[in-house]
Amino acid sequence: MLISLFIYSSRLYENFMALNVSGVMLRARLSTRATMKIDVYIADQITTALKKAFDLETKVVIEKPRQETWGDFATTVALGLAKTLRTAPRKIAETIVEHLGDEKQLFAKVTIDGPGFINITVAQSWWQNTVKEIIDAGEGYGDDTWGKSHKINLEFVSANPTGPLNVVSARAAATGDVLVALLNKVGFAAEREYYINDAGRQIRLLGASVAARYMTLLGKNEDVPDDGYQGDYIIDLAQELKKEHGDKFANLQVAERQNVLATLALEKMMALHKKVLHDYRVDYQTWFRESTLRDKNAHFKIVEDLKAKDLTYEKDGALWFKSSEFGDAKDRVLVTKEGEPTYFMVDIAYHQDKFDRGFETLYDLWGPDHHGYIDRVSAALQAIGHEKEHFNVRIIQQVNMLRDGQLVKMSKRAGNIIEMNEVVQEVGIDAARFFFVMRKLDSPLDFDIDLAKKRSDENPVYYVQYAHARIVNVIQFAKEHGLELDLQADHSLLRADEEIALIRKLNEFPSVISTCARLMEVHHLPAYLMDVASAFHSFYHHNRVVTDDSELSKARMMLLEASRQVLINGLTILRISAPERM
RNA sequence: GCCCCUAUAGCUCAGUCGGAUAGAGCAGUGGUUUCCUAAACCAUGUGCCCCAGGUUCGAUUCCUGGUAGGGGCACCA
Repeated sequence: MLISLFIYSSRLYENFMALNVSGVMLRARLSTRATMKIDVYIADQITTALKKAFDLETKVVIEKPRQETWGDFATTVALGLAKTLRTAPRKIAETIVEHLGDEKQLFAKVTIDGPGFINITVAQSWWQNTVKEIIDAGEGYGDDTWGKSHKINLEFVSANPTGPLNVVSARAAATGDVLVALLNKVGFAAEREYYINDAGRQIRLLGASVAARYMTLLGKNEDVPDDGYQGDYIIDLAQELKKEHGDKFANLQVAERQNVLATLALEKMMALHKKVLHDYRVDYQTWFRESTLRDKNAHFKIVEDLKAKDLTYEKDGALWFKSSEFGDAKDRVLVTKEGEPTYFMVDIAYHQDKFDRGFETLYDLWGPDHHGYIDRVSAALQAIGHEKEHFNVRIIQQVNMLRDGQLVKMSKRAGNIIEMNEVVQEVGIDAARFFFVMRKLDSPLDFDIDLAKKRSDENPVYYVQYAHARIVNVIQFAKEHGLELDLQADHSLLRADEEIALIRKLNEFPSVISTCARLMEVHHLPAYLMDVASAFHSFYHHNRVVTDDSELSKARMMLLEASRQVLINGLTILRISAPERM
C-alpha cells in the first residue's frame, strides 16, 4: 500500500516536470535559487575583490573545505594566481580579503589558512533560513533549469527478446531510470527508450528453438539447433504455446512453423520483459521495434546516403562502410555476402530515427561486451552528419552476484542464468534498486544477495528508509501532543551542533543532484541519502523534538519536515519507497 | 597483439575542475535506552592511495611506461 501510494505520487511528479509550468514550481525554483546560489554570491564577491585589488578577472571556484571546522566554503584562487602575479599565495589571499565586500552581510568569518586558502564561514542565520526555504520548495527542492529543456533520449536495457532479463539488465534498468529522473530534475527533457530487436537472425533462432521444443512436447523429438537457445525457458515457452494453440502448428512446413512460433514467442517474451520492468518501477516512454525500421527500409536509406558520400565499398561480396575514416579501428560490414543487412546497419538507422524524432542528444547504456561497438556507431552517425558529442555511450560494468560469499555464475545461452526477476523477487524492489545504483558505473558491482535481504543495520537501504519512518513517527507523536508544523516558527533556535550539521547536509541536495546529472553518475545520490540519514539519526539521538519549550519544539518540527522532504525527494528519484512505519 | 574498465584501511567502496592532516560503511573493541522507533547513537585503531618516471608552487587526481585482475576484439547481436 505504501508502495502504490509512492508510485502514484512519483507519476504526478513526472507530469509536473514534463509540463514544466506551474505556479508552485516557479515559486520552488525561485526560493531554491535564493538558497543555493550562495556559492555564486561568494564567487561574485571574490571576483569583485580581485578586480579591485589586481584589476584582473579569473574563474573563481567555490568548494567545500575538507574539514568543517575550517569554514563553510573555500576558494583556492590565491594559490592559482601565485604564478601570474609572482607573489606568495598567502599575500594574495590577504589582499583579496582586504578588498572583500559582503553586501548581504552573510559572512560570519573569513580566514586565510594553509598555503593560501580563503575560508569563509557563513552566518548561522543564513543556514537557519534555509530550513524554511526547503519546506517551501517542497517536491521542487533540488530542481534546476540548467538543462534548458534540451531533449535527451536515454536508451537502456534493450535486451534481446530471446531470453529472460538478467542481472546486468537490472543494473542498467535502475541506472537508466534514475538518470532520466535526475536529468529531468535539472531541467532536461529526457525520455526512456527500449529498443526491441524483433527481426533478424536471433529471432529466427528463437523460432527454431521454440519449434524444436514444441515438436518434442508433441512426441516428435527434435533437437534444438546448436546455435539456438538451450535454456529451459524455451521449454516453458513451448509448453505455454502448446497449451494455448494445441498441436495446430505440427503440420506446417518447418520454416512456416518456425516463423509463426518465432512471432508468438517474441510477443510473449516482450510482454514478460515489460512486466518485469514495470514491476521494478521502470516505465518507458518508447518501446521501439527494429522491424518498423526494416518495414520502411530506413536502413537502406542510410546506405544510400553513405554511398552518395562515397563512404562505402564492396569487398569479398560484402558491402563495407569506411568507418575507419571516422575514428573506428577498422571498416565495418553493412551487408553480408549472403545479402543480409547487419545489425549494425539497422542500428545506424535506429539512431538516425531518434534524431528524426527530435532528440538533440542520445545516450545509450550498454553492457561491457559492447564497448568495441561504440566507435563504429559513432563513426556512422558522424558520417551522416551528426556531431560526435550528440551520441554518447556509457558502459555499465558487469554484475557479480554473491551468495554465501560465493560467486554465482551466469550464462545467458546455457540456461543457468541469473534472472533479473529472481533477484528482485528475492531481495525486494527497494533493496535491488538501491544496490544497483550504489556503485560507480565503471566499476563491476558485487551484489551481496544475503546483505540485500538483511533487515538490519548492515543494510544501507533500511538505514535510509528508517530515517524517514522515524521522522514520520516523531511528527505523528508531536501532533498527538498538540504540535503542528508552523512555518513562522523561530528557526534561529536551531543552533545545536547536530542541528546545524543536519541543515548543512540538507543544503547539499541541489548540488548533489546537479553533480549526478552533469557527470551522468547515479551513485552519489544513494551515498548522499545515507549521509542525510546519518545526520538525522545523530540529531534525533541528541535532541528531543517534543519538549516543554514549545518554541524550540516548533523550530525542530520544521527541521524534521525539511529532512523528510529531502529524503522523499531523493528516494523519489531513486524510485524507492519511503515507508512511514518500519 | 590491440581496445575498454578496475587497483585507496582487514572487507566493500567514496574521494567533484589538481590543493590543507586521504574519508565512509561493514567487521573488531568498549559504551549508551525510567526519554518522540536501539533497523539508532557515541567512542576507538588502521594506509607504499599497485609500481616507476613526467608536468606542476602542489599529484590519490593529469600525462607516459609498466604490473595485476576483469571484459572485449566476427561478413553475431
